Amino acid sequence: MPELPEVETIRQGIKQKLKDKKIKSVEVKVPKLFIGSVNDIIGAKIVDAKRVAKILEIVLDNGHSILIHLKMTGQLIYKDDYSQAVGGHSQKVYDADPPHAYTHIIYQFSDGSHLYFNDFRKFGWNMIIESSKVKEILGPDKFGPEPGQSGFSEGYLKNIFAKSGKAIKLVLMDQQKIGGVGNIYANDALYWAGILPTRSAKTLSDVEISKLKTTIEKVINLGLKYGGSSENTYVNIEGKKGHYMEVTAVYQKNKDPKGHIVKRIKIGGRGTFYCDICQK
DNA sequence: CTATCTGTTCTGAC
DNA sequence: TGTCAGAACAGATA
Repeated sequence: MPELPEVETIRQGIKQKLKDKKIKSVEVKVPKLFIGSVNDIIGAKIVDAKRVAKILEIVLDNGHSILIHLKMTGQLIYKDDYSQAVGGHSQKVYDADPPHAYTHIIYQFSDGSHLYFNDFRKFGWNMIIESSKVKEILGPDKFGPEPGQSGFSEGYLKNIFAKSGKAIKLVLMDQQKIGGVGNIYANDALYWAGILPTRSAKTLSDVEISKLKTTIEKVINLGLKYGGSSENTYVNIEGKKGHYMEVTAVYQKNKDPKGHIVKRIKIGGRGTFYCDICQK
């Protein structure tokens, strides 16, 4: 489900809700989605929540971390005695209060609260790993700089674009080159920058690269402000929907903000939305 | 009923 | 080594 803003919204929720909680037990209903040993985290306390691109790291006080990738349709829902986790999920399969048929992993804390990992398509995963080894999976050789970070500079973009003859949209979504940008935000950023998603990355002018850098950061920040998107299954840790979809420019729209017809094609097998009047 | 769609990313074939 | 279709999965939609 999520791209950078969605995962970041969840990270903030985890940090706020789960800090200092002690893991009492873990129930793994679908072993395939859980990598590592439950025994490594039982009794450990949660001290921090971090994020690299679209992957969450829950840091424990015993030298281990839980890495979580939600892929297309994963959810993390926190529930305690005082909160009911059902938000207005638009996806019918998630209407029930967890745990339900699509709850695959349940973390129970010593105060009786729970964290539920739901994923009806089972693409996502949880991984227990030594915190010192996290960089082997999430290191800078695996994930490029993220919008908002200092490494995400005009010079850097110029460099990676010049080396790629691929469609600019594919480069934006390449996690090794740029961290955290997925389909929704790539479509919107290109729209606001007035650049066709099919353009070869190396044909972008300096002015276009500068503009694109700005619009990528703009849509990511807008996503953060609106608490993520919620077209299908996205909900934050309390089960509430985000609102970014209310302000997307072209993603899954018929008309752009100016009333032009939005064209729809496929790039790299992904739905691609653009306006051939506004984007050149 | 059939075909095609879905916010991700990994693998295997060439 | 780069690129690309297909895979992993399950449902919604037309």
